[in-house]
Amino acid sequence: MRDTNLVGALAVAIGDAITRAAEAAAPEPGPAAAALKLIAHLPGMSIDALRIGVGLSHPGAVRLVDRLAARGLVERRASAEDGRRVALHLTAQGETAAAAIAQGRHEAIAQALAALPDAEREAFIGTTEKLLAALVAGPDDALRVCRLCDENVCTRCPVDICLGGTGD
Amino acid sequence: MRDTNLVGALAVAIGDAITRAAEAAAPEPGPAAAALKLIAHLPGMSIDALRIGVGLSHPGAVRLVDRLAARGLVERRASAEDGRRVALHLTAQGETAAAAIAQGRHEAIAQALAALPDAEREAFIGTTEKLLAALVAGPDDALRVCRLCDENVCTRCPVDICLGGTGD
DNA sequence: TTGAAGTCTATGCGTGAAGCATATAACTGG
DNA sequence: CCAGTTATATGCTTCACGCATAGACTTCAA
Repeated sequence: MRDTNLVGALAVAIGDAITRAAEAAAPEPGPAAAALKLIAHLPGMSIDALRIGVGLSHPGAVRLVDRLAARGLVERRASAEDGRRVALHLTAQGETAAAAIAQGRHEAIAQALAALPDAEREAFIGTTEKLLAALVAGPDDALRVCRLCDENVCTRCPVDICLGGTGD
Repeated sequence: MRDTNLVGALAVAIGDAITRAAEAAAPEPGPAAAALKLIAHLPGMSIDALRIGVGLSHPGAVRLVDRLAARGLVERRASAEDGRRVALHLTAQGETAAAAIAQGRHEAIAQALAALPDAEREAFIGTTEKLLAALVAGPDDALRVCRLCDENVCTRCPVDICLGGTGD
């Protein structure tokens, strides 16, 4: 019981720090930061996939994209394969915003980990990797978990590997 | 960079699991679950302290207490020391709800940790404790981080110790 | 004791994001 | 070519939130 309490508290603490940093760099509070990072990660994704990743209803996702598009951060393009689908892409300005969000997130976490000596840090990361792989049960989980990841540095990504990908 | 990515993803994954479990047992989505657990943890606390813990504006906290009181989960009592202050307490029904939230949270985290062999788990918890202590800078942080903790099992709490308490 | 400044709580008001129900368009299989 | 299904969009309502402000109480100084 005490163990779960501690892990929960740490997850809350780091999660809050990430949320604070991400929202500070995002155009609005709430799921906007996650949406920008998801589209950066998966250019051309559909509104339905976005909906799953950010945890909104479908209309909610549509309106979120409306707002981001109105700010010039996101573009709706026609999908090549499916005429119903919308292909979401970031504008140059959107890329900048997504990069700022990733940077803020990285700094928040790095600061949290700074207290750790190298050996302990290495062990901690190893366990983290293991836990992460065990927590992801399907593609929907992967979209959610990766919603704030930095796609450029996500090599050997346990989530991706868990889903049968290469991890790159 | 990859390290921070992994830790961030795990924090998001566990944080989501906690949020899902807590909101499922709470009367409404959002900060209600945290409010119930905070009041369970610190009976007699003020609305202002609650405001800090759940991250709302002051009016937002007043309205949240209004709703919880209307559902018969929370009581406003007069404070003995300060006539301005409101002393927040849970009703019996509120205690039940808070216990259900704690239970859901515990199960979610326990499930995440189940994948770990004993030795690795022990090392992971040790590091967790260290990180947690380093992340808490003041009483406000403590209120926020502990907002979903289970007060009954929070022995040798690194947050409390960090603030000069006994940890019990 | 009295008055001023500070703190805690409450409320009027407007804003805006969220979801439900539904409409439209496009794909799929018979 | 026509159901049935999937993807996206919109009208509508609801409701939580924050800002500005008001009221209640405490504290401290003169």
